[in-house]
Amino acid sequence: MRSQPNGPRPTLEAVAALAGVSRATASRAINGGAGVRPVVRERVDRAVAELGYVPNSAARCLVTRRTGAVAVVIAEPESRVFSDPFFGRQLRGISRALAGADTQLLLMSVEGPADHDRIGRWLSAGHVDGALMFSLHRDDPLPALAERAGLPTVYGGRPDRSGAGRTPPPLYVDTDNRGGARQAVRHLLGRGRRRIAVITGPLDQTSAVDRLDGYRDALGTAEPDPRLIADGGFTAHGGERAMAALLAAAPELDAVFACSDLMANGALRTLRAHGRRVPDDVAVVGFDDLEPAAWADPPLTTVRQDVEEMGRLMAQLLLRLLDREKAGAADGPDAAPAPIVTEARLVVREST
Amino acid sequence: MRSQPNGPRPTLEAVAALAGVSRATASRAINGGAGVRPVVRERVDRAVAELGYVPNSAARCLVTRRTGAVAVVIAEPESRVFSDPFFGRQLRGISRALAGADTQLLLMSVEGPADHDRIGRWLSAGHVDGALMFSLHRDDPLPALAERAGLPTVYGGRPDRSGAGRTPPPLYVDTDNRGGARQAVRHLLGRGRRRIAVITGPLDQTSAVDRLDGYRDALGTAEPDPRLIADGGFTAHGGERAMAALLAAAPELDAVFACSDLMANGALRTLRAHGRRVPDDVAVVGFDDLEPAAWADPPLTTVRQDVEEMGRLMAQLLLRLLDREKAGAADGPDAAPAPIVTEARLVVREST
DNA sequence: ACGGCGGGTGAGAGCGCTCTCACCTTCTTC
DNA sequence: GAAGAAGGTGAGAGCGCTCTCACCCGCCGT
Repeated sequence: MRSQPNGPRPTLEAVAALAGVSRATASRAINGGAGVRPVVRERVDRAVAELGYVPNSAARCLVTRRTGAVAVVIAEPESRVFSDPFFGRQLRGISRALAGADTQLLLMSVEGPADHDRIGRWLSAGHVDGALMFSLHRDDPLPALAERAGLPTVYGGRPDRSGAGRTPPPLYVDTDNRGGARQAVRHLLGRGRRRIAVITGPLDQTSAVDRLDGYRDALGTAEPDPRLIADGGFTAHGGERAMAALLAAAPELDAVFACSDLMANGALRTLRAHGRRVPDDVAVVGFDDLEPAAWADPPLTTVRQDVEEMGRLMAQLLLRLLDREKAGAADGPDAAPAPIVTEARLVVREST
Repeated sequence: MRSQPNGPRPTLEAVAALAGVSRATASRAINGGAGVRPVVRERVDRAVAELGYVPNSAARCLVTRRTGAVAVVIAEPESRVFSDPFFGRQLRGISRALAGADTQLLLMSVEGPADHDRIGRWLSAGHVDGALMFSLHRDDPLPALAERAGLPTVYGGRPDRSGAGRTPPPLYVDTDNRGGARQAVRHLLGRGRRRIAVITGPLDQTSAVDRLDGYRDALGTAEPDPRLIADGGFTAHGGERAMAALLAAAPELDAVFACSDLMANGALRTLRAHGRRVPDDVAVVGFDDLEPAAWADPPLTTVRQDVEEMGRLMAQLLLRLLDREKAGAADGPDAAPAPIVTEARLVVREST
């Protein structure tokens, strides 16, 4: 590859000239090479290597109507997203899957209502072929927006009101939150605990609701003692405060299921401050199994979800969606992508 | 804004027609509107709103030679990047600054040597206007690559061999690692500690070397007792192991300066396992002041760097670089951007 | 031997935009 | 009042690519 320190980058024209073919043929050779004689193809390949040619994506995109890029949209009011290793992990899975498909990853965070308009316009502007969106709250306008823009979208975490009459049911990747929560609470019951409290996430997110439902399932009652339920907002400080509230309302509790590791850490802290020993006096279970769990004191029993894999699956799902679209959508519903729910598995450590 | 469910998006042509002007004028009005009569500009604006027009970035980029996007390249072998909140924070700062300048953020991770070629080609292909790169190791090929491609680049953390004959000295944003480390160790000395160990990061990164230098500064000796120095690789497990090694080599130590909070957490764990009380027997200081520090037990005295701000500064620096480039580079060195070193400040908590 | 067929190839249009340049106002100036 | 300046506007080229279509060639069938 001849390096071009500062001269203009070679164009298809140059490649074609060097290979002694027309632009059209060079283009064909470069894009898969169907309908080009092997000899010619070879000649073009050599010219490409010789010149260090890289197609101009803008020009290509202009005519093909595909950008080869997808947006990862994160709703940022919850600053949780950036400080939580959760998102980083998922991003890595996504990044890997996309890199494998030669698709670019555009990261955009929505900071507040003001941004919605900007992002909305931007998403419908055809700057990306599709979008990946995360753990939205119930009233988040993003899904409606993506739908209106006709933008293929995959959600991380089941969006609210899924299937509520929306023409194409939303595609998502989620953990079996309810099942995981059930495992956690059953484990606590199995350890002989009888007064099991729960620290929930914000209940306008499906994951939080599902985990609470799992708690109810395991307890076998639709209406558990309300004194045993507190909202921790999925943050460490929230967990700390929620634990304090629980201790005040139900001092006799002997176990806590915190719906995230971060909240479990907060709870641990409060328990320590109140002189309760873990797990002797109070057993604690978390959810997620990210770094905070392993590094907690004592190490946290928790429900593991394979976050990186979920990211990978999200990207894959979107990629499949895009492929289908390209190949003429409705060639039978045989390969129609469906939401994916991954398994959640209890990991027992020393906090129970 | 008239919504266009599925029809083709309106083009500049359509806007011009509706406003009763030529494409050229419409374009001018949209891009700042210099040299367009207010009346006309207004009319164009209305047409834009009416049609819900959004410029086609591919077309624009094709002619302007600017993509309005910058790449954030992260070298991934160190999986630390994605699990460490550090990076997430920095990314948020970057993301904010870029959004403010209507610049897109392309995230790409380099997973291994195999990717170098791909990324290299890609970066020189003009898909982005500039790049942001992170905490590279000494032998990382990325900087050379960016330089060869003539790609404006800002580094997070001072790159190695900075200023070693490279024509344009590399631009970077870094914390005052050495000064921060100095503060940390002096604080330990001030607390009466005399056998102060250090757990370093990988010494092929400038940040790790600088922090070790700060340790030496504070101790006032260029050759501290080698038994008090161990490499923790900037990971929690590394910190755990390094602490064990230090305890074995110098059981009489009474303080540890861990060059990152994550490593400090690991060290805390080992100390606890060995029955050493913190801070009574051994005082511990970390570096970074991210979540792991505040949530450690006991909460960690540490050196704070404003990571989000650093991200913001990186983006700003790059943006300025790009502006200068656009405006014809050499209009005097007055405004030539220079590397930025941000302050590091000791935060005292309960581990010392 | 001639029409037809089909795979390989080239000419050229056009994707949506910006930018140059020429033109056409409307003021200014002596 | 004529010449020039200054600012607003439109026509049209062209950014680098893909894709349609017509063409050319060598092969078959009759």
